[in-house]
Amino acid sequence: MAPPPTASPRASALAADLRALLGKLRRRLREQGGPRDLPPSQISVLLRLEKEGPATVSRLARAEAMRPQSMSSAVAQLEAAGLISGTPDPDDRRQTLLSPTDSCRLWLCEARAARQDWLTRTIQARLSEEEQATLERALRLLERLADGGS
Amino acid sequence: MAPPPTASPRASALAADLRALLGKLRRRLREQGGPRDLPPSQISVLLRLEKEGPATVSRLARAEAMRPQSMSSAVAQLEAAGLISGTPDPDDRRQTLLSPTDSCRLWLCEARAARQDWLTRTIQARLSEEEQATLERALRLLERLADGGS
DNA sequence: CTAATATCAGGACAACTGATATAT
DNA sequence: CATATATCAGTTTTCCTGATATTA
Repeated sequence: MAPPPTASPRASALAADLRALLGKLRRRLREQGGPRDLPPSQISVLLRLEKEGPATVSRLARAEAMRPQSMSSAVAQLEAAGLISGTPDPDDRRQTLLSPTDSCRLWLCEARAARQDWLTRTIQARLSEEEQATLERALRLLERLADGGS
Repeated sequence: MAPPPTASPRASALAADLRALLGKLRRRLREQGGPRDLPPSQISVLLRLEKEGPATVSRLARAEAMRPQSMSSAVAQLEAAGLISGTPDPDDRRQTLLSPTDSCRLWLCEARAARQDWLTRTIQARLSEEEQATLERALRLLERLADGGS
């Protein structure tokens, strides 16, 4: 074990700040989202499907570190909204492969063009190029914590 | 206005990653917390009171970007657990000043000594000194987004 | 009278646990 | 039979809105 036996003050402070930030950012995202917007969890699903291609409910749940039951309801709502569609996997009939519909691609395109996304808009408006690079590096680190942090 | 008229792909990507990360980290924090642990929001309150001294419910709510009603219930639970105590402000009898109790300081001390805090432990174990510095810079940036991002 | 503080009551949402049907 | 996928049902947690009492 390389790390020192006592908790470093810096790690404690970072953890505390990160904890507070998590709540704050989440609340901002909710309050900024207009009535026509989708909840963050559903937006995540759409972006993932667009980026990584078709996937099953279980696969999506694992990727987001969430129970399949929870993901299932998010998926059901997206399906009801006509943004994704599922086709049975011919090789394994337990599974249903989910893909974004044309309507979904249009929705994403419009959202980006109109810069409806508060978070995107704010990052662009309030962070310099260099600061955005710092944020990008930090996100990689945080993903490492969230993914592998057993 | 300096920013370009079209949304930069980088800002979009950052926003998407950050969104996904937010959910993942939050779920990790909850699942890693043992049954005897406090919910993240309540830990935030304790750490803030310890760091910044006594405060009122309204002040705490503003600091965490949360409604006073919501903060009130978190505070009530902490008070019931004997971790904080409130004394009426003699100058303004609408207000109740909240302070951490001895029991709270002991609890925090024990939690740190035992490194019970998953987040602190993981940051320390999986990020180098340099990476922690990067994270620290990024947290300042994110706070700017969450606080002023009207 | 207006503004700020605190609290009570009820509701919405996301994620959880447990149980079940189906397919491998 | 054991495992994996998906879903149904009920519960918990967290935060919200609206209304109210009190004090400045």
